[in-house]
Amino acid sequence: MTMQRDWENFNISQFNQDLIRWFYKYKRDLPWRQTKNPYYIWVSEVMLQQTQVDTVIPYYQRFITKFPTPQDLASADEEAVLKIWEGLGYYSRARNLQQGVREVVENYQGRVPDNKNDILSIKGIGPYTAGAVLSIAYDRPEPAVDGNVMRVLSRVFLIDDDIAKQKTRRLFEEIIYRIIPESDPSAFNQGLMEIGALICKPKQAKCEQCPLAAHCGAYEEGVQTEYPVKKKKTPPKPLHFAVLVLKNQSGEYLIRKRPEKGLLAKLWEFPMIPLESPETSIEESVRDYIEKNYSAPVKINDVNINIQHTFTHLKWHLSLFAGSIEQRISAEKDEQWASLGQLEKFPFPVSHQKIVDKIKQGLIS
DNA sequence: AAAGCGGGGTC
DNA sequence: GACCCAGCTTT
Repeated sequence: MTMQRDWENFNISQFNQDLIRWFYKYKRDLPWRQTKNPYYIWVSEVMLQQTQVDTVIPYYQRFITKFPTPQDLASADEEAVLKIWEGLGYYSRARNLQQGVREVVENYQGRVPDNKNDILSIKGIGPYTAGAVLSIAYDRPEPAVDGNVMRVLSRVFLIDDDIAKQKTRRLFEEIIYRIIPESDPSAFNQGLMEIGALICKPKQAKCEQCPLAAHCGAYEEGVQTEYPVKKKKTPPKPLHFAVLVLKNQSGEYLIRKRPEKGLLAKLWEFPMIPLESPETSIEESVRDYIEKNYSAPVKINDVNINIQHTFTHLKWHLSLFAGSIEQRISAEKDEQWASLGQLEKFPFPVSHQKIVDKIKQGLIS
């Protein structure tokens, strides 16, 4: 079943007043709340996808300082954009944001569209981000349904559909279209999200402080902890690699650029050698790999450093090997020799940033 | 409709 | 550990 409440005993105008007054009284002072510039709102919303506010703040500041206008971002090198994004995760967001901004510069004279059709057609802008930009930057009464909003409204309306499904997001959008006020849709949407972040939390909802308690079906029945309903995800699949920290006689390290699609696309890494399983002879695999790829004498030693890194769907187990090469072999395409100082110019995923740190600490070689 | 896609915070 | 986070794109 979907909604277990009817509209007859739901007071829309009172709900909106309670929500919006609370928002103006208790909202956090966040950098992207000091502007209505649609481009800045857009940047902040993309960074905030699946990412918490405190994590985003310094990235946002650096980003708009480096790319203050859509034109600045459109004309930037992709690698410079990825470097700013380094460590934030979901790197396709950065590549799609730049592509989207290029569309805006090309097709809309650098002005972010203020209508749903056009803005939804832009790369990287989906239903949530479209609604957020339209409501916050342009005061349009459009829903912006994120995880916070689904949690809050699933409790208010006792909705037990699986929020992991696309269809459920559309159900919440339908509800919001019936409630959202013409007068201040920005405060309405942000208020729902702010309550989700500060009050209506996943584990410990602070219902006694909630301005919506008087409107909330879950609070009335004391079943807050049972909402929202969400299907469990499958655990991450383990993958094992040997990682080669290969240094030449000039003291440079071999790094390579990852493929342009898939996991950590276009980021840089130390060469990774896939292992069939943790039981396979790692040293042998490393030797085979080096013989095949470098055709030059290489000394290898196991430095007994292991790094684990968990993604949403994968768990990497990395075993580090240090190598020194007698003569300078030429770097292949998408490979590069870089000194320790130069490594800082390249965007690395966090798992390989950890390796750079180990090198700096003198723990490898 | 389901899977792929990061990294960090919280309990 | 498990769960969550101002989700979107691809398959």
